[in-house]
Amino acid sequence: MYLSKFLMPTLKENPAEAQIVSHRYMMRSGMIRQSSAGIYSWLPLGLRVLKKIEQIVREEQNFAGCQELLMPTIQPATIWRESGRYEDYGKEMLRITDRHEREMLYGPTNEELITEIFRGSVRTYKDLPKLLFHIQWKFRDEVRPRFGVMRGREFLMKDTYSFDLDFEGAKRTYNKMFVAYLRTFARMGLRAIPMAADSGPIGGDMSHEFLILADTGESEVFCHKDILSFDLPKDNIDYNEDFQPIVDKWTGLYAATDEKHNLNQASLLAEDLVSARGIEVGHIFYFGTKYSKSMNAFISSPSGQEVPVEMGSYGIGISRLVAGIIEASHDDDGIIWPESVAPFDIGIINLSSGNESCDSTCEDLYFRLGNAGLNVLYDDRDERAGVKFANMDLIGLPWQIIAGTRGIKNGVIELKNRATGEKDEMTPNSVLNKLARI
RNA sequence: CGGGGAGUGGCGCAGCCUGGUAGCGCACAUCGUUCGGGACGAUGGGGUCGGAGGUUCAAAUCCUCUCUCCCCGACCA
Repeated sequence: MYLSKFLMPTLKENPAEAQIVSHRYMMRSGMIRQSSAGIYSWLPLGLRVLKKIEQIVREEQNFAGCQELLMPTIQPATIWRESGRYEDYGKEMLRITDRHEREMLYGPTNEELITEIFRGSVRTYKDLPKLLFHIQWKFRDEVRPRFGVMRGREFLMKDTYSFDLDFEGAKRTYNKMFVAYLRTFARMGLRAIPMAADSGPIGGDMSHEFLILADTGESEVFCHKDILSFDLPKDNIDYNEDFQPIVDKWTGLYAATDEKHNLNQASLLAEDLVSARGIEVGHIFYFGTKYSKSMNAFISSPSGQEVPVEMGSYGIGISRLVAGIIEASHDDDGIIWPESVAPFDIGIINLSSGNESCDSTCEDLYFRLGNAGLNVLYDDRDERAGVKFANMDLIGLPWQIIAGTRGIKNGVIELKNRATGEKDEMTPNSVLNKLARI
């Protein structure tokens, strides 16, 4: 992409309303534009990141054996009346009426809809377990939206729903998702820490929030310092394995958000206790037969009995992750994207647009890197060097190629690593070789 | 939902108290000089001051109503 043709309206000054660093940088780099309170448009640069994150989440869900489907944003009130949540949900739910005066709503979550789909299509335990997910926009009419897309009213979420015959099966599924989540966040360069969460009326320990640590996090968190250096389950995962040992390891040490924080338990950790702030990026939840009972989702068990199916739900806030990653990875000059989610892999800065040898060197690299399968943003604008450097640092692409007449006359260009700031002078060919390998 | 604040060119803001018909910086356009870390000069375009009503010879400025947005708190992927 030629930057001269790309819609990327960067701002030199901080918008007054942006209070936290991710919101400021997302506005300043032209990733998003606010439409109304808690509702945003995603401009080309922001959408690229959103799609990258979405794709990582999708791949990891598929890998874990989940099947993707797509449910609508607008749902009928009837199924919410069945579960009893139509009244319970309160003002957070955006309620609308269609032309026939039918009561509808913009979905804040999808337990009802997925249960309706399940009960109409699955009748026997032989079809279980089933893991179904979708990635869809949700709307929750938050009392006070804030912090940009971190707490928007409209947000993109991946939600998975599981169906099992019995508790043992549901627990296996829960563990599977637990591990899938660790892997998913790790792929984005994040260490998300599972913390015990409120499990509601069901009780037990089958609800965990996944939080990434960041100074600007909304909740206060406490955990054992060793959790911060646990190995992440990365390669060679076999989803047929029993993951109980991994789950036990991660849940064995103290980790809690302020709501679940237990002073007595925590004080036992003494100097091993880490107190920090965190951003919730995922939540997994076992809720048993809550919806299957109220909505009549029964299956035949091996004994021929009709039993309510055991369910769980598993969410990841995809749009929130965009902001979360920035909170976890930035410096005073701007964003530092992990390679896996960067909007482009490489930025080329042509310091002397209009200079023939500079232009041809950059053009040549642009096409050859593109042919090597890399996404390149080429700053071909007629701007001063300082503007180009500042913009490129702001948008945080992992690699910058800097080409100016000074180096070109000696046959070299610079390769800069955004994260470390390291710059190397190399020939265009060696830059190409190095980057083609990432 | 309780408490506070703000709406003035695309962005950031001043003007409002003490009414007299809108200004600054950035951005934008043209020209010139510059050109490896957000240049300089000149010229120029763009707003009727969130909306409605009122007071007045005259309202961005005073009064009333209303809409929107932001911040703190309680709630939440």
